[in-house]
Amino acid sequence: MVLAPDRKQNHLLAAVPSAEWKRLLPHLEAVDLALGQVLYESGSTMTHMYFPSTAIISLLYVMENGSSAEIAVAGNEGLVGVSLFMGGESTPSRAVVQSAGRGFKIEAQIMKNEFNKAGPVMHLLLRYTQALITQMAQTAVCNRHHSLDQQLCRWLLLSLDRLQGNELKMTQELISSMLGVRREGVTEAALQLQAAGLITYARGRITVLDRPKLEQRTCECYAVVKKEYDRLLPEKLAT
Amino acid sequence: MVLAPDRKQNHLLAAVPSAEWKRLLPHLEAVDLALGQVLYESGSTMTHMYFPSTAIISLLYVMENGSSAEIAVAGNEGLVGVSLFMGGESTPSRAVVQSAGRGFKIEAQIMKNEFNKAGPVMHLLLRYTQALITQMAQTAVCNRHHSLDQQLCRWLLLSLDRLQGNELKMTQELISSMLGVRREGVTEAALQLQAAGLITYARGRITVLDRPKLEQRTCECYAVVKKEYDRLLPEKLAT
DNA sequence: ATTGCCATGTTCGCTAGCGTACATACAAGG
DNA sequence: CCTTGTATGTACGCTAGCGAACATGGCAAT
Repeated sequence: MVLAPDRKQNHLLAAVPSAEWKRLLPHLEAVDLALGQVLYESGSTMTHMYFPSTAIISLLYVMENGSSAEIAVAGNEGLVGVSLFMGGESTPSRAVVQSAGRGFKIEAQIMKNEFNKAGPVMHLLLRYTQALITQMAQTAVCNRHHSLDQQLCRWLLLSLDRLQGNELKMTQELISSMLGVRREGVTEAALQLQAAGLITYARGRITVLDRPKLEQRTCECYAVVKKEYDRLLPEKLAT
Repeated sequence: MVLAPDRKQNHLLAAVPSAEWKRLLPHLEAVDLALGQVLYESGSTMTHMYFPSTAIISLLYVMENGSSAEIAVAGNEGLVGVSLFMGGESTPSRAVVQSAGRGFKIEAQIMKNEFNKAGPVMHLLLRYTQALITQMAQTAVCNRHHSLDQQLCRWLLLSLDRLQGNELKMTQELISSMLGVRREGVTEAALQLQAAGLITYARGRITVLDRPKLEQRTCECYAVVKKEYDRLLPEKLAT
């Protein structure tokens, strides 16, 4: 039923002032994003930028030997394709749909033109990029110092923040490839969380029962990143 | 003897076109950067940007419990203070001088003004920022998957790339806090490298004897980042 | 109802790196 | 020359997470 994209579904689009919005609107296209769909392959030239609404996109680095690690995540608070306006056109990482849903897509050149006007859209995108940088930096720290258990909590929270409701469709196998750990490790950690009553799950359907305890159990990394997103992209932008 | 800063010492400054350079030059100040000096504290507002020439700066995240991890490194190929023009003014990480030397400093507002002209300087800085993003992303991957041994090689190479000569002044203690590992772990790894004839060292003075073998021994992360820096900031910029 | 697949659970031996404690040894200054 | 601090080496038990192999059990298609 939504013919014109409802930009309220993506915080960045929602924050674009109306003059700029008028320019962009005709070029935005609502798209379905299927689980596992690859938006960009490592090193390939990007033709579009994506603004997820209900979908979640994972930025992954896939190693030569096939194992992988998640670098960062983008959902309705952000976008995929930062390197377009940063000037590189590509990155060594891959963008994969981690949670199916919808989003908006726009041609690269259109956004680049808008960006190069050096107006509010540029500043908005740059602030988002800084938030993304913080997320990546904290991922590095977390990978270095924190336990699988804590990282799983963090990961669940990151996903939860980008979804409506408290349920995620996500197999442990998938989670393990995002975290860059063994599937068995995720099983063990998930069992503990379930035993502690924080989550319950079955066959690719995880329900979070006690979010506060999840936040308590994760490492500081989650809060650091959250705080930085809130600071750089305050809600009032969305008014 | 250098009264006017010799900008050739920093690749980014060297790549600034002459019109813009004329505007910046009067505001650049050559400074000594002492080992351990903190250029920014986590969360503090940045008043200056730094362009290292012979110094190397480490971007560190220090955790609540005091342990730390290096997020990225900047030397004569880059700058410190990206968040200034990204719009955030601060970051949750700390910038510390990892290798003493010299560099240039400039007032934040001057660079912001230049950046906001949306000319060549802006594009240059953004391309550098993308390279930095790649470095951070790869640090996350490396922390996840690679051995201390490989990471030490990578770290040595990163430092070597930013120095003249093949000697680094750097204690194992310091390296361990950068890598976010135990000092003893670094000792063990360094012993192996020495036994293999790749390096030799004594009391804070490490000499690299066989760089090619170091590159061979490290993980793919080093090459990925190097390639991306070369792609985004080609030498011809410096002409 | 049967079959087969796929998500999850379980086990076992193994290794890297940790935390702790202590030993050596070089270098600079009295 | 001797002391003291700092850099490096060594040792030991411990734990998290790995790799591999296999067990269980629900769901779906026929």
